[in-house]
Amino acid sequence: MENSSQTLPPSSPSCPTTTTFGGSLPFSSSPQQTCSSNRISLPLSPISFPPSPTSLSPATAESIHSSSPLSHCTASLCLEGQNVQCLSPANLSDQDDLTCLSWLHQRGNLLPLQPLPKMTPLPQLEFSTPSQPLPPASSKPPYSFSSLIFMAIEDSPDKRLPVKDIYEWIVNNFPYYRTASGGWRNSVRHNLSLSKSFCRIQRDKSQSVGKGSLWCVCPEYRPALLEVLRKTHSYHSTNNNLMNKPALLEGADYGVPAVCDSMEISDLSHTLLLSSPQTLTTDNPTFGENPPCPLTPDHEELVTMESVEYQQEEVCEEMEKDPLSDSGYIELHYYQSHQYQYLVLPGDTELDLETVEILQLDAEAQEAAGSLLDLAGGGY
DNA sequence: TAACGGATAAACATGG
DNA sequence: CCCATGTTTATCCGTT
Repeated sequence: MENSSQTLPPSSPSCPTTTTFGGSLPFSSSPQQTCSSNRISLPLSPISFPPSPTSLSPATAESIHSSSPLSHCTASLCLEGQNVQCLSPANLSDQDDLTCLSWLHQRGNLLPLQPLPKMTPLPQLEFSTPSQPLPPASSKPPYSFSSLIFMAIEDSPDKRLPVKDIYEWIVNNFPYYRTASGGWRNSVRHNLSLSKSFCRIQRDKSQSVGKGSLWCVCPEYRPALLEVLRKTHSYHSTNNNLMNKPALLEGADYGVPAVCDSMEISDLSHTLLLSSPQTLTTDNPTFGENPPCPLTPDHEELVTMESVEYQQEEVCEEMEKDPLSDSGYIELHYYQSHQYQYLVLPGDTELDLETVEILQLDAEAQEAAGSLLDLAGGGY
């Protein structure tokens, strides 16, 4: 991301704008982020890192700083290391089963909008009555197997699925595969094994039901997967006019899963997709042979906007400018430098941070998080 | 034309 | 032994 070069680790003199307020200021009382324009008001979702509910008490919020003109609104969120032990892999306890984004759902009720029952057909089916026959499954979906797997995993409450459930998700959402020969399953397994985007997790033996491991999306590759998915969806939405017309209603040969519609910014759900740094460490015992992806210094995360007030035309304008803006995500860059953790909003994010509120940074924030699917619903 | 990515097929190993 | 799962290799095809 080009923004990476704009947001250097603030420990260095190159980040002179970072201001530390000391240890007494919780995010709930954080100062308003002010920029020079009112394009978009963005109350950020409460941000917290997993895993321990106590790991990020209000005392963990140490400093917030933001500054920049409109086109360079940059907010740095600095967490003093001594209060964010959870961010240190060394402090992980065995019970902190942090794998990818699963922590988002560990506290329950993390799907504030309309959590979908597991393996429920995607919301696209909302447009068809139960009596309607499924569309002909003659055409192959435009999505690669990696995208299909990605969508399946993202659609799961725990952001992890056994391969069997991945099969099931694909079959449920893409009728083509109901009648396709079994070779595609081989392809799914092949992709899981070969792609670096997916991590295999050993099942919890105590509650192991079924064979095999669980698969999750490697957080480091999530942006790329999202981008591929977005491009594919965008391309076919444009060409097939699927953006405004549900595939099933149009009799399309393949459905567009709700996950794809999470690419739409028009849905303003409460979703927080900050993966935890410790899930990226090799210390995590829950990973199997496939080690988790290493945490890069400028590890990119995606955070959706919550309760964004906007004008529609402005959103459309932004969609053209930022490939990910229409995904409903704000790109964050994660830094760890010395005793601080930094989350940096991209400099070119056209967000007016005037009314941004960084809310209390504790475990309750996780309740504001949801799955990608929660973003669906406004896309059609 | 070569390089690349993705899809497909197949062989093989492992474990329930 | 059967089957599901996981890994690896090879090949083909379309795109760039």
